[in-house]
Amino acid sequence: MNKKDFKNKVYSELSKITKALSNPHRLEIIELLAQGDYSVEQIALQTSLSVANTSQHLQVLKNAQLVDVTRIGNFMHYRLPHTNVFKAWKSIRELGIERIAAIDKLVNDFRQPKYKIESVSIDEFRRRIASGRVTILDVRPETEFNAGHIPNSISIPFDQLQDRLRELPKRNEIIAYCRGPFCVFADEAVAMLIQAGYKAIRLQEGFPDWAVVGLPVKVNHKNNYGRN
Amino acid sequence: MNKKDFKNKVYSELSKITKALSNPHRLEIIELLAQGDYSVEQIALQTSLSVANTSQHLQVLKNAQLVDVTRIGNFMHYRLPHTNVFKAWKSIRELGIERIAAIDKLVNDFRQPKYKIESVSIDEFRRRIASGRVTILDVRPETEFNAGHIPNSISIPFDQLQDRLRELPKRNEIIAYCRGPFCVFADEAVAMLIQAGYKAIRLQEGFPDWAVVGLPVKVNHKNNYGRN
DNA sequence: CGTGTATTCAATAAAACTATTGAATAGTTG
DNA sequence: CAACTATTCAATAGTTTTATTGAATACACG
Repeated sequence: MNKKDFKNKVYSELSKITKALSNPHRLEIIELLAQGDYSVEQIALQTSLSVANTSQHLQVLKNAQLVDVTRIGNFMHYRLPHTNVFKAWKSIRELGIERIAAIDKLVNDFRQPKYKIESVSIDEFRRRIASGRVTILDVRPETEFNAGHIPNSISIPFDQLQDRLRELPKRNEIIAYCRGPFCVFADEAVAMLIQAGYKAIRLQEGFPDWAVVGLPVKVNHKNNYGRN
Repeated sequence: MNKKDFKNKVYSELSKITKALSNPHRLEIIELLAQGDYSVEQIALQTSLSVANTSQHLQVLKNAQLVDVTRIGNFMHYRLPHTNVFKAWKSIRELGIERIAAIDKLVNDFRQPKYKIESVSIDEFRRRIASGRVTILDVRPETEFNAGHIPNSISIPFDQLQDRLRELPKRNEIIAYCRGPFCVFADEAVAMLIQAGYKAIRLQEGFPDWAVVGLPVKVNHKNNYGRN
């Protein structure tokens, strides 16, 4: 094998990864799987794809070694294999946020326009936690909270928040987080809290970004085999 | 705009980046541009593509905001805009090296089989530099060396190495580096040096990996407008 | 052991991507 | 300003990707 063939083969192998990442639905699936493991049907539900189409996208990701799969009961559970897959996705996401003006515009336009939603970085977030006087609010679905969450956070899924506002202390600043920077639950939660007279702000990124830098994670063990 | 449209649009924008990365030639171009700026013709030469085809690939990268371009004389010079583009490429590259067995196999099979080429990480490399007694050898083309190199390294492009072996001290350990982990110049240089009785080893990664983590970089200012 | 169910497969048509070819363009240089 | 030249554009044919549909499969569970 000569040098040119070698290079071509190496880049061709690497492009299998980028080809697998080159579809918007598959990116969304990866961001979803960063929260934990999901069955095909659940992924289809979350991404508004047909089950057959979801399955095909998952095959593409599996062939590129970007997801692992195990059977649990009747369900195939897909998950991200390493932190490295999330790290690659994160670096692409950050590149997009920094570089593509359209993304910034989309996010800003879509965020609750009435309330200026403020956000903090993970570093600033940690400083505020250390200083006390903050309540950490996880607004993701309960199963995702159970699969892993920031220690001492309170789980109130967004669709229950309106009814459970009293559980939150009014004196503290409330910092809400969800799946990632494009997850709008946190924005909506902050808007709702501000309207109800709370002091609230969102974490810019999401739970996986917290976990990937090695910060502590709390897991609730629940046997949810076959359901999640 | 509802939540679903928002998500679709965000992931669709992000997939413009991954689509632009989803071609082996474009990955090779990015790795090349990490060394400095190049004209279209030079990129075509390095990648063994036709000029027209190279230009089209560059348009794709430009539309995805992954490269910047300026005219210098008759030549269009392409370059990577930020460290972020290289960082994203690096994380994909590392994901591939870790995850795709075929890549590891390709690299191992292609490396000079007669001599076991050993490599050091950047951290270990720095420790050895600090301890003295090492000679740092840059085997890339001279223009790339001039565009940026590791301080105190000696530039001997690989194709001149055989004739210039005497310039290297035999007492020191020689650590060779080139463009990146898939650049075989460093391997060949190490093999040549070992055969000539030197103690030699390669840096696992390349110059851009050194630069991207903020380590010092030396630049030789040379007016090579129109030539590089 | 057969039934039920989640998932995958296969076929297909539409859309997107790719390399090639040759012409067009834009900007420099004399 | 005219000639030159590096680059880009346009057209095209071949290939790959994608979503849809409906059937097949594989496995668990009664």
